[in-house]
Amino acid sequence: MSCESYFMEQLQKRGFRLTPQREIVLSILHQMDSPASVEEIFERVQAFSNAVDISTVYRTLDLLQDFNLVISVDLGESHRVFKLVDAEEPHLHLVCEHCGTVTGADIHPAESFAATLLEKYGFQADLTRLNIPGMCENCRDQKTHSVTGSVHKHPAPLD
Amino acid sequence: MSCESYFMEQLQKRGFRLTPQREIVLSILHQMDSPASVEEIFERVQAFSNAVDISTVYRTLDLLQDFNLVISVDLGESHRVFKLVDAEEPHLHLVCEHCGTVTGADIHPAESFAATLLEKYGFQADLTRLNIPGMCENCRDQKTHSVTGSVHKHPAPLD
DNA sequence: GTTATTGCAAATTATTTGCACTTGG
DNA sequence: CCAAGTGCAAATAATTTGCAATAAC
Repeated sequence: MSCESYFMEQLQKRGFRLTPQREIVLSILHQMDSPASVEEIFERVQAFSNAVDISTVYRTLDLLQDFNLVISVDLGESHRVFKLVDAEEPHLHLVCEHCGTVTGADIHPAESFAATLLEKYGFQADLTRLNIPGMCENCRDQKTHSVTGSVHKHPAPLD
Repeated sequence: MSCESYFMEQLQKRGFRLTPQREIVLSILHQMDSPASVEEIFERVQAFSNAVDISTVYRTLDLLQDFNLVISVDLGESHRVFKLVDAEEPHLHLVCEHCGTVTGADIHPAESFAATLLEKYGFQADLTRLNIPGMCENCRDQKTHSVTGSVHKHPAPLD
């Protein structure tokens, strides 16, 4: 993947520097097959060098986002994950609200839907940022029937 | 709307108490025509009584969510908004990434899309929680051509 | 009266920032 | 060499929690 070299090129072009920290973060992101939280990324970064600070990870992720090499996906509950942009094929994210898994999905079926939104509401949807909440196959299998709603921790039992 | 009475009923049924604070929060939510942040809700609550604490607002919103009277919508960037559930007609949220406006949209056009997801990935989408990022009509008019991407604050100019 | 609920203040969590020191170009 | 970048520690911001006082039922 030319992602690394593209990054270096962009860095130099804009007068940024190529530091080992930035290389580590980028290579970690390459290893990841699924989106990862800052926490997860930071852990793996530390396996390379425990001197790297988490603030540097944040800063590098910001930079990578500016370069459109990385996107962040907001899973709610202040759970943000990052992943390398799939330059060839952008896709949606199916976010399982039960197990937290994020699955990539073909963007095409959403396109006619997006067209409808544009037509009816003048709203230009950005499908590459679209996260679809719901329940994945595994979790559905496990709990074929169950309340989708909140599983909260309130004191009083119902009736 | 029977929402108030439903709430009271549910409270009593489960041994919760009907407090003025809870009534205020609920009535504020009724006044809101669009989803509101905790901050906004809190401000309006204080107009009624500045003795009400923000933690009580949080707690009440949690409770209302447990009762499925309120849903929270995550707009990313740790911007959460709350709104009363539209019992009759659930709808999607079109979230303008430019001005932050949230517009309700008909859920039907999304249904065939959801069916595809179920078929292809076994993923059961929860359309009532679906937020669609993009750009609303107004913002599109204003900046007919513009970079959708990040408008960041990095030092070095390109080239 | 008893127990849920509140206000308050302190704790938590995720992220950002100021700054002196370090280092890449 | 010298500005960009880093580590660190402190600052923010949003939300949660422990607890004694209060109020609903």
